[in-house]
Amino acid sequence: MTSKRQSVTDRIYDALKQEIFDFALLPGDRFTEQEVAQRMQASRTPVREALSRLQRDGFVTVMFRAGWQVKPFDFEKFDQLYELRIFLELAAIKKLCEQQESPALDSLKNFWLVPVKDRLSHGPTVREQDEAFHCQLVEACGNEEMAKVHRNITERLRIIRRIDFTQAPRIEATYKEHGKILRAIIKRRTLEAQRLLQAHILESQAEVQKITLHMLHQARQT
Amino acid sequence: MTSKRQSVTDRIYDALKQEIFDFALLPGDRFTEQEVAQRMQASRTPVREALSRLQRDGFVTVMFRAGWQVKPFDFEKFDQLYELRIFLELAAIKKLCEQQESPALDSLKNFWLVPVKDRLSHGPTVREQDEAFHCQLVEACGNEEMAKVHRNITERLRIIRRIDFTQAPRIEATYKEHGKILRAIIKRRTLEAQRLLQAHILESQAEVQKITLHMLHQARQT
DNA sequence: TTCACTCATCATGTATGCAAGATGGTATTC
DNA sequence: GAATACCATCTTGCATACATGATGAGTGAA
Repeated sequence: MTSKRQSVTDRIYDALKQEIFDFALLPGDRFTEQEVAQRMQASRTPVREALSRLQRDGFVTVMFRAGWQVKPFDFEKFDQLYELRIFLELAAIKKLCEQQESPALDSLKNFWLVPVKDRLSHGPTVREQDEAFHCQLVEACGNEEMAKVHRNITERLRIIRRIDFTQAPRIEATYKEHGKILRAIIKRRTLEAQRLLQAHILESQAEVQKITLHMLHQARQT
Repeated sequence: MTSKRQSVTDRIYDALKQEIFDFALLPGDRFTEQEVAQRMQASRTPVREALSRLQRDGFVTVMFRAGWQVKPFDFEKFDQLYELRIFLELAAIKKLCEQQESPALDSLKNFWLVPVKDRLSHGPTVREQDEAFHCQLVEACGNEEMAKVHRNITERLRIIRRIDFTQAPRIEATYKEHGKILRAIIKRRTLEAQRLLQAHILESQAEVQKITLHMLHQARQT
C-alpha cells in the first residue's frame, strides 16, 4: 500500500544501498552519476538525489566534479559506531526496565525464547533477525528519535557484521545470549541485562574484528 | 578558507536553516520551492537539494506535489530529543572520566571557570556558548559519530532552547552548573559529573517547558 | 629520461522544460 | 441551500541542457 508512493528516487536509493550491502559496489569503488542513471534507467536528477541521501547516511562521498565513491572501510569509524550502538542499547534497556509494561517485547519473546528445535540455522537469516532484535529493543523503549539513530548505525555496521554469523557456534551463542538478555529485562534486572547486552555486542564486535584483520592480512599478502 | 567551496546549495541550506532558527519561517508555515528560489536568487535545483537536506535533518517536510512545510512544533519529539541528548552526554562524561588526559577540555575550562567579573551576561551569546559547552564536551570524548548525532540534536532543540537564557538568574545558574560539572570531570568523579549534568539539562528542559506551556496557553486564549 | 605545461575530455553543479497529480473554486444537481 | 463533480491553476518529480572546474594524456624542454 505504501509502495505506490515509491518515487524513482526512492527506488534508486534502495537499489544503490542494496548494491553496497551486497558488495556489488565495493568500498572504495568510484562511479559516476551517468553510469548509475543508465543502469537504473533514469535521468541524473533522481540519481543525484538518491546519492545525496546516501552521502548523508554515510555510505558514499562525492568528489567535487570528480565522481562518487563508496566510502572506504574505516575501522576507527566502525569502532565508534559500535560504541555508540552500545550506549544507545544500554540506555534503551534502562528505559525498558523502568517501564511498567512493555508489550512491544512480546514479539521478541516469541521469536527468541523458543526451544532449540524451533531455532533457525541459516546464517544470513539469523543475522537479519539479530539486527531486528537489537532494533526492536530500542524501538520498544518508545523513543522514536533514538530508534532512528540506532537504525542508521545498524545499517552502517551491516557491511561488516555480515562477516559474523557464518559459523554455527555464533548462531547458537546468539540465541542463548538474546534469551538471557530478554529474561533479565522481563525480570527488570537492569544492570544484569545491560552487562549481558554489552558483553554480547562486544563479543560480536571482537569476532568481526578478528575476521576482518585476517582478511586484511590476506589482502596485503596478495 | 573552506568558504570557497560553498555551493549555491550550501548557501541556501544555511540561509533557510537560519530563517527557521530566527522564526522568519515559523513552524507550520507552508512555502514553495519557487518562492525560495526567487528569494535566494537561484533556480529550483539547489533549492530542492537544500530542502531535501533540511528534511533529512528534521526541519521541514514535503507534501507530495503540494508544497513544503516547516515542521510544526512537536513537544513529544522535543522530549525525546532531550532524553537522547542526556544519554549521549552522560556517555560522553563516562568516556571522558575514563581517559587519562583530555586536552580538549582546556578551552572549556578557560571559558567557564572564570571569576564572576569576567562572565558574559548577554543572553543570546550565553546560549550560544552553552550549546558550545555541551557540544565540545561530547567532541572531547573522541567519538566523532557521537558528536555528529549530538550536533544534530542540538540544532533541532535550538528553536525552543532560545526561550531559555532570557533571564539573568538562568545565565548565572548556567555558569555555576557548568563550572561544577567541569570540576567533577577534572577530578574524575564520573557519577557526580553525570548527576550534575543530568540535573543541569533537566532544569533547563523544565524551564523551557514551563515557558512554552505558558506561550501555548496564551496562544489558545487569543 | 623526467618534469612541467597545455588542452581536450569528462563529471558535477546549476538552470530550465515538461508531465503528473493535488488543490481550491465554481457550477450544477438534488 | 448543500453537496458533488469538474476544471483551471499550481506544485512537485523527473528529464534535459548548459557552465564550470577537475583530470589525465600528450608534448616539449631541461
